[in-house]
Amino acid sequence: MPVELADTTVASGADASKSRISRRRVLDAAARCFLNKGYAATRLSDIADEAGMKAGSIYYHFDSKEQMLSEVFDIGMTAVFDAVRTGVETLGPNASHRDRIGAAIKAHLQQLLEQSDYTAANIRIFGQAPAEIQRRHMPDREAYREYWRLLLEDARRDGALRADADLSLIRMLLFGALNWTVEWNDPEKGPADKIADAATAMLFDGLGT
Amino acid sequence: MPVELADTTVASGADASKSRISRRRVLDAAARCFLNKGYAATRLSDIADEAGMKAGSIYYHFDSKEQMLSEVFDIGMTAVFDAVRTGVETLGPNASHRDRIGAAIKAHLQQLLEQSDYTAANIRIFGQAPAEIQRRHMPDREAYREYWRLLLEDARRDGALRADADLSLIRMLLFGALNWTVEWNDPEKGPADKIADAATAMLFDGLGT
DNA sequence: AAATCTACCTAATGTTAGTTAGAAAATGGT
DNA sequence: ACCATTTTCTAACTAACATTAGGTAGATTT
Repeated sequence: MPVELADTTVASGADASKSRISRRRVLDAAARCFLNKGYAATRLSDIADEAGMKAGSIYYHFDSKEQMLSEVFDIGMTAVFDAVRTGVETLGPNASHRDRIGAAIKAHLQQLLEQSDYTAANIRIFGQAPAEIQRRHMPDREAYREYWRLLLEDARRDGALRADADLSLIRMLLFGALNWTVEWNDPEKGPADKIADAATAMLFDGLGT
Repeated sequence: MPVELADTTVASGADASKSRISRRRVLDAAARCFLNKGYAATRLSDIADEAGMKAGSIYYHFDSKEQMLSEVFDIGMTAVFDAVRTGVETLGPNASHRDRIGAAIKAHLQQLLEQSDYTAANIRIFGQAPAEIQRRHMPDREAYREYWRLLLEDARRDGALRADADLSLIRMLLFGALNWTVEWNDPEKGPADKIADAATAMLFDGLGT
């Protein structure tokens, strides 16, 4: 029996590492497939092909297609959230609000475009996932939004953002600008950092003359 | 036999208008379903239910599910493009660049959020549509992007936008901010105009102090 | 080296959903 | 009212696909 949750094996030398590795390989393949074709359009055989395995064998590692989706969402959200928190905290407590928000934007985009198919899949296909899975992951997403809400609100409180701005509206527009990159960005072409700088500049300075 | 392309019936008094109406009703239902559940996850019986019809009957009006998707995309793109062009041209030739771009943003958002499930479906699920359908609609989308490119480039040429801005990058960020609204906007809550104004202000002025 | 376990495979099974064929309504002109 | 045509329904048919059952080769344990 494979482990259900990560790192709960009790200890036994070299471990059940073969299983662990295969399981991850399948999940990696699932994230890529979900990201590129959507959930419903992804066949278990697609995932199996990309993982170098037969479709039936996936059930040795997972109970269902839905479970895989759920885990992909979890990992993806954890990955961005951690990356963004780390990116901001690395600046230290004296950084300007602009730098803090800029770092958050950069970390979010890097995760989305360069680091994690899990994050990209989460963002791209969440809206078309089965209703029950969406519901189950609402709290995660809410927590992430809340982190950004504080980031922006702190900035406004300290006068780094206009007092009259509708922050929840602005936040959603910003998320849109960032998240939509997954629809058009060619990972080979431009680095995420360049997009991040443009987004930060647009958010703070605008483009008017 | 129902018409294949719109308005190609040769003439016969009151016309095959019953068929025309039903066909449109089915297509409306399809656009709503595609928008809300995605293409692959939408069953013909879902569309039929919402159109007050049985699944098999759809084939009197359409050859396949793919054909319906293709028509939804077509109508949706035509709708936004027309709305945006009209919105801009209505301003007359002496309007400021900021007003022209603002009008384009407003028209795009109104279409997306209030007017057309076809446009919303186009934007939301295009990325997960079968590859061949995507390819078939690339020219349409390219033409629309080109319109916006000129809109922004003209503004920059006349000094209404910063000379150093990477316009194609900015355009994609702006599209993202606008298109992502379809993922979170509650049509009941706020009017599209309010979002449009916020987006225009962000684009030109930014939020920094 | 016998017994057991791990990680996968092959081959059903059962259901779902797109599509089709032919029968019934509905419609509209005469 | 009758007939031709249009429109919709019913009932299969089919293919695809998630899931399950049972088998197997190789590793691990006893």
